[in-house]
Amino acid sequence: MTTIIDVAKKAGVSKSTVSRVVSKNGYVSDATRQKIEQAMDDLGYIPNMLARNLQSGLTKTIAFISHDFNQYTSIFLNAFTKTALKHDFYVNLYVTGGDKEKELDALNLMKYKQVDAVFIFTRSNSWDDIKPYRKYGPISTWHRIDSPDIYSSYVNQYDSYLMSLEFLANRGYRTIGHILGFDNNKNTLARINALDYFYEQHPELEKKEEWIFLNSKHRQTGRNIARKWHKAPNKPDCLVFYTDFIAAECISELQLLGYSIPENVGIMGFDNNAISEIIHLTTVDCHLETQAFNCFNYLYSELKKTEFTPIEITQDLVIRSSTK
Amino acid sequence: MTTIIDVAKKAGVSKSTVSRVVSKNGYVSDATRQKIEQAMDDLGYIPNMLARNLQSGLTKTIAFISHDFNQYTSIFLNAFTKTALKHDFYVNLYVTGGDKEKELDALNLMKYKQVDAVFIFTRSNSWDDIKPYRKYGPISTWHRIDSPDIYSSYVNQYDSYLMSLEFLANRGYRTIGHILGFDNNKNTLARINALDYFYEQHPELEKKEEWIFLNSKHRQTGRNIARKWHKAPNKPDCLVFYTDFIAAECISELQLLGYSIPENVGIMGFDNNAISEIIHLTTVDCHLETQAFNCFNYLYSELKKTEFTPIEITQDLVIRSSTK
DNA sequence: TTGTACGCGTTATCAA
DNA sequence: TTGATAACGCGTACAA
Repeated sequence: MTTIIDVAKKAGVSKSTVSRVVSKNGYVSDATRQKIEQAMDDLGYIPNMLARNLQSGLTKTIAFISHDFNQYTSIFLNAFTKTALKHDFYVNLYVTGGDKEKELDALNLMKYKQVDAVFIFTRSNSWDDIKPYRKYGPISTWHRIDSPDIYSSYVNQYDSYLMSLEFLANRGYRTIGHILGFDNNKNTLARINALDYFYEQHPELEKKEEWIFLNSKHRQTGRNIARKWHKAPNKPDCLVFYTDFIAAECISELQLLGYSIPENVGIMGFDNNAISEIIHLTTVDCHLETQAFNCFNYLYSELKKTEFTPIEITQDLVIRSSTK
Repeated sequence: MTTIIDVAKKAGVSKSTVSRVVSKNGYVSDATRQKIEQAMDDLGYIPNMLARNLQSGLTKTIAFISHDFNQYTSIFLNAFTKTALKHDFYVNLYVTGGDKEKELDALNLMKYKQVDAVFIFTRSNSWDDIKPYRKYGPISTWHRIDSPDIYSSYVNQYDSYLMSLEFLANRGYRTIGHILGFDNNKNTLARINALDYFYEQHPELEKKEEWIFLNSKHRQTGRNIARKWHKAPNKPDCLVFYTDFIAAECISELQLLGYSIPENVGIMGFDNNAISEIIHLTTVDCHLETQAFNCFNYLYSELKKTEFTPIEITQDLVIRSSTK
């Protein structure tokens, strides 16, 4: 490996002069610059990032923490990495598999100077356990959390859920099944509030407690709901899911059971994932790309000490043929 | 930031002794070890990875290069990151957007000592342009390439394509449309050979040149094929795609046009992606997880100078309801 | 405009 | 078993 010193010797100058050329800092006369560039070419010199990082204490790398990296993660990940690339930042992946310890290890990487900042896609630890890591570097997430320590690009799911339910009521659906996420999650709580308000406003609609599902996991939930619906004597005429992937699973299973969508039951999702267009799913587009953009830019502005103004996120109904 | 020197002072020893404790190299008496561990705890000492990396010249990081990170990438990425985690390696993402320069930049990271090895998911440069980078570190890919410089976990698509076509012929399909990938790709060439052989063996089946599509891009191709099929006077009774996502798009568009699968046309894919089960797609499972496993383990064994024995990859027909 | 000297935090070598 | 000292490769005051 050729170092800055080799170049210096070859060009007959000191290594600091070479450093100035390489890092484009400080003054170097054209003549010596020429000599040095020549020497660098001759020797095939490549600056060593490791040494640079040690010197600067920075890595230009951001950790992306997630339970895993499936098709559900990919929209967000894709937008995040593209934004990072524009700013010359690297993205490092940390799979936790839902393990609390692994998640903290990843957070610790900021202390270890392995990364400059952290984005949290999915978490296992409580926000209170995560917050203290703010002192080692900025943290952002797309989950809903109100804290000065952690930036959140959340969308108001109270509004969007109410919008979804009003839409379904308008379309003539009378009994709605609700598949909700984890109740340690502010988004879920917002949805529950929206749901309560909705039924207050619509006394003509029946609120069936047995068709309100909390804490739904990702895998297989959709298929389970479908089978439950299949067997139920009193079936709701519509099912609303908190995320498109579960809705997709449910539709898939319903089709296997011989049902048609929306003839037999209406299905509505939330996210507008890549899969949603394929399966004609009515959903709400919450602009994950923009959220990812905001999440990266917050981290970037914190690191660069610049002003951060997020792009406002709208929520748009995407009407397809999974609802009548 | 507390350094090894702070710990040394606090514990009243030299920094080399502390280093021995931290790195678990060399002998330290129990008494002093106790003192040092106490001091580390008191000060909340965290070793600095950057300094370690500089010293060792290694980063324990592998670059994952891809045009982008969509749902199509995610199966592979997920398996790759999980395998890496097991070996305590980090995965760094490099989006190229199909840009040749950006791709070479990413390859260059090995020179810069930013990463130890590289995995190529999608590429823009020719293999001949990529090979020279081998001298900076090991390279692997899942694409088909026969070279001592680059490890490839490819599956033999000649075999799997022939298997698919025989299956379709057995099911009674008479005219088959073929949607193939790029012809700068050995997989595609293998498929073309399989296709030729297949029609030689089945003179009773008509080979329609106008229903053989080469160089099909990812986005929108499936929908275009569907519309072409819709308008065509003589429609093939079956369409075979080189990847599930395009098949999924095609099914989606056919449904919008009012057709049913497999009543109006049979559809067959390749990959067995996450989406495939959802849409009941008959396909070939080429075990991407195992391929990712092999690709990582090759890189790992090259870095560690250990023996590498890949897990053999089988190709299994997954029969669902998109074919009769 | 250039060179000297030191610091970044760690590990490795050698002597004690 | 421990400590002093020299690497690792680069950046940067400060002086010249």
